Amino acid sequence: MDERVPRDFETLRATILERRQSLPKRIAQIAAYALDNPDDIAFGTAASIAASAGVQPSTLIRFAQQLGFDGFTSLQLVFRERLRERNSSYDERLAALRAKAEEGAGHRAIFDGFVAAASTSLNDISGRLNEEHFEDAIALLAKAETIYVLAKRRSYPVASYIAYALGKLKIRNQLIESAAGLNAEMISFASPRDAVIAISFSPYAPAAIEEARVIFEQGVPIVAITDSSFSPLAQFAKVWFEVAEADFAGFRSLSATMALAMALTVAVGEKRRDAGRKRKA
Amino acid sequence: MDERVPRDFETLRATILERRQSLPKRIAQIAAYALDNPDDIAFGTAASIAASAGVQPSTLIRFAQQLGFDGFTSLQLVFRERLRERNSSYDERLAALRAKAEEGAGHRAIFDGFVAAASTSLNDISGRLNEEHFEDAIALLAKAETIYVLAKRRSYPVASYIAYALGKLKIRNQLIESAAGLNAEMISFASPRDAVIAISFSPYAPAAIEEARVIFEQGVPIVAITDSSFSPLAQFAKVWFEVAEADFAGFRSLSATMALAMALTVAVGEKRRDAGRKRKA
DNA sequence: AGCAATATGAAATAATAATTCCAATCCATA
DNA sequence: TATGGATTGGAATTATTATTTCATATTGCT
Repeated sequence: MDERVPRDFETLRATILERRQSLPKRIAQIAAYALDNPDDIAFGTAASIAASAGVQPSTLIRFAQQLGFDGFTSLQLVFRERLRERNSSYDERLAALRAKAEEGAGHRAIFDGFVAAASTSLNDISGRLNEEHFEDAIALLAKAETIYVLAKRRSYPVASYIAYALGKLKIRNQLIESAAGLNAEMISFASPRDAVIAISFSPYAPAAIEEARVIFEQGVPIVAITDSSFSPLAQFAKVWFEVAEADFAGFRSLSATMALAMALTVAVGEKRRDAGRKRKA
Repeated sequence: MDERVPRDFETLRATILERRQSLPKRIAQIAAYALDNPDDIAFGTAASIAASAGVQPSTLIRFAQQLGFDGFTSLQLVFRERLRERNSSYDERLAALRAKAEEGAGHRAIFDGFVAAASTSLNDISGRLNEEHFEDAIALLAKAETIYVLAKRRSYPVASYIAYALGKLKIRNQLIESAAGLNAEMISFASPRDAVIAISFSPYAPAAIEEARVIFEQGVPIVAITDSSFSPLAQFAKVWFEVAEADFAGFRSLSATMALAMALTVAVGEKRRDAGRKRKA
């Protein structure tokens, strides 16, 4: 292996693109495959990759050698490293920032930490969202007469934004607040023709759980946003989402929850519009 | 391999945690290593992993078999699949989903849009934050007797989270809500020894601006979070932050504002703790 | 068209890695 | 403390996988 072998994925990618024109047909074929399916290169065997790309294993090795590697194995390392880095970068960065903040590295570190926590959470949820559950939740909420929004304490900001958005979309909704102490009455109005969005994270506010239970027993369908399958909310919910928010300095990010909440809200609005249009036609 | 072999990482993880107590010493050792270093399991060879974990390769295979796999290789597949799923890179996924959305695929695109908007906003603010203003704001808020939090409508969720966090940090604060119609009285209590965090974005809620004006005239210092230098809030503020939130489907992300708000809050808490310590010493 | 250089396919071989096996050790129990 | 069963270590074996080799095909050039 000479000294200018690309050892990181981006350099490798650039090198391949640059030489693309001058590569022989089969080598070009495997090159294109490599850039299109980097994960397969990272995990596959020379034989399996070659088969998927429609070439011989030997071609794959020649490709690696043309790039300056001494074989497929060394080339594969670059693709594996890429996966490793991608995955760890956020978490590691967050860990570093936490450590920095703890040793009193100034206020900028705190800010960076919250930004990183939010990014991590978003990154995480965008991979995890269960699309089927999402569609179910939208369908369920779209046909509700009134959407009740239930959340306490830490989750309350999310609930208030949902309520705001529902209002803007002209969807009848009711935020279940504790302030006036009239929650019980408010809840008693909910019927099976309505629906509830309930949000609660560990440590679960007992009031939220209790209210969810009552609503559940009234037969009102519940969509829950919570943080684990062991959440007491999950047992009452028709559909539930697990959202893992990263935390920093003891405060959990709300960014992923917010994104999910907004997406739900807007999607419900859209579905209702579509339904309305159909009914007219 | 029998039918109840965990085939996704989360199930596998749960299974391991559940059986942890009943595992023999060396098996437990490799089990702990696996959960702590999942990437190594995904990429390594039986020999290299065993060496890192301080056990024999055969133990690693026994571990896999105890879990119901027929060997290390099948176990490793689960760890690889995890990386694949987690990793299908953010951009790639986004591009794919955008394409899907264009051919009329449904609601996933909405979710994706909100995640993208939040990410963009975070990305943007992390470059823009004026560190000097940030320090000024912290200093100003740290010496306040009571921190008033003022926000309406769209910004209200942020205010409620600030209030929640300030409460947890045992910092006296007052959320200026409109519900009871007692805002005017509440505001009249604010003195120059207090401070205000005011949040408002275009279109600025007239009530928020009006209240900010009154407070300003009472000589109470204001820290504003808003979206442009032309914001009517800016003229009343001692320190103000410009936060550019990306929007999607007509709803602005709150992620950057939230991150800034949390950072401010926690930094204020920290500064107070430091000041308290010094005073004692 | 004919020749040389290059590229490709397929099978043989070499290397590497997973798995098995068996002896040694540990641990609980009588 | 003796005994049986479970657990572990380490080498032997087997399997898998990368690489090399060589015959064949293709391409570019005069």
